[in-house]
Amino acid sequence: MTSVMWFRRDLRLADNPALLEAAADGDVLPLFVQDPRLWGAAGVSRRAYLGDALRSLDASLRSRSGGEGGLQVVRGDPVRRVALAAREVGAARVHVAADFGPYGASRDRAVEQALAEHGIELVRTGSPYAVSPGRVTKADGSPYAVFTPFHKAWSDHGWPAPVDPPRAVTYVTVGDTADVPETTLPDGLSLPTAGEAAARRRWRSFVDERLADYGRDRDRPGIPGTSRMSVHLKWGEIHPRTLLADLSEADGAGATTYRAEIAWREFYADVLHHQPETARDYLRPQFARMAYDEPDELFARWQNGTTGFPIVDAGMRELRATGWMHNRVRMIVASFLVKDLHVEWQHGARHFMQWLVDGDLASNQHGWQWTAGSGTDASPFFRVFNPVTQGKKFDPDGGYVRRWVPELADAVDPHTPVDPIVDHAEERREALARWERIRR
DNA sequence: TGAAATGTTGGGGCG
DNA sequence: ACGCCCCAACATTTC
Repeated sequence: MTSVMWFRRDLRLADNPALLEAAADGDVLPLFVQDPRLWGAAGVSRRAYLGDALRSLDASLRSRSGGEGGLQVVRGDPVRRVALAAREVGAARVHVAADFGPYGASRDRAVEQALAEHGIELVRTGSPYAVSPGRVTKADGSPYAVFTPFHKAWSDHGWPAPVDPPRAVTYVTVGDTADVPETTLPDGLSLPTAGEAAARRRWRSFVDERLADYGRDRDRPGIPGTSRMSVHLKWGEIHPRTLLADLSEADGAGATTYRAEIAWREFYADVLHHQPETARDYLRPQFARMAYDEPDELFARWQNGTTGFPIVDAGMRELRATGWMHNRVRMIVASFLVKDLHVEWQHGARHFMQWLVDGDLASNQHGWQWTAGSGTDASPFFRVFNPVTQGKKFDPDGGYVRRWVPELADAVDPHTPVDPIVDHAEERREALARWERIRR
């Protein structure tokens, strides 16, 4: 019996329980549906990265099938396309890793229904998380709203060990397999290497070379102190379980800090699962009553990295050039948009999702809500980052700013603003005044 | 996973 | 020697 493995954001063969389930049924049709609803919202970087990741998966599958049986890529509404593919190979089961995002979850319910009309079952095995959203709850069954107790309960809950890739599977395709779409990158844009093997190599070198100092270096955008796993986690080229298994063999503060970062990712997925509307709406509704400014030319200056605040401009330019931005700098530019320009977080979140190759809805939206003060367990609104102080503190030699803002390459003090679009001290007072009006 | 304002302390200059 | 002031350094409070 042939079954379908429908890949979505789990583009790997190793440590993939859903794929093992599919392989247990017999031959496997590996399927990817290019969904216009998701594809259309993605910026050029995300589309290009996803294309690379799919080609890499296709190559892995082919190398295990003597050059045949690569990834079957189809375009269109998954509700129609998945059922069509399953019927073509006479599958009784379609295997997936569960999707807990607002769109993905409802899409899967619709696909499940469409499949059921043909007597085909949608089988969900595993998820992109060590502990699936909804599984960690307080004693009374309600979800956690504060990170620290969630973190503890999540650790206590535990997770299974990684599983091996399936052996001796025959991968099949049917009909015409569309090519994975090629996306031409504009000049000056360079993306990380995609694929399962690249993800594992990168992780290995992080553990060997950087993990011990992670606690110290993770906040320094000028040095390669972070793991850069976000994009691989986003597309499932590596599973957090794999990372956690390696971390449990490492000790020291670096491993503990890194594990907590994985827990933040799972916490935000849990929060979004329980409150899907928070992908758009303020989690604390009183923040919707605060006075904001409409995005205008200052917003455009933020987007293209010409605010005159060096660390802000460096971050925004890094984002456009690489599809990624250092986490410390994400917080700084987010604080600047919300508290210096008084623009609602949703505008910033949308810009991030368009450009980030690692753009994950739960982490992105709730990271923004954290900065905006409106999220669960969020930063208090009165914590206003001073972009100059932050720059000096976390990029003390100016290396990061010099790299991404070349006109400052030879500046004596590269963190001194040049033609700043706002007066930070003034806008800080303004932000606090607006917040004062919605308090309590 | 802040920053600025305000408060406190203690060393040292100086009459 | 003493009191006074200044102010850096640190601590606490406030937003």
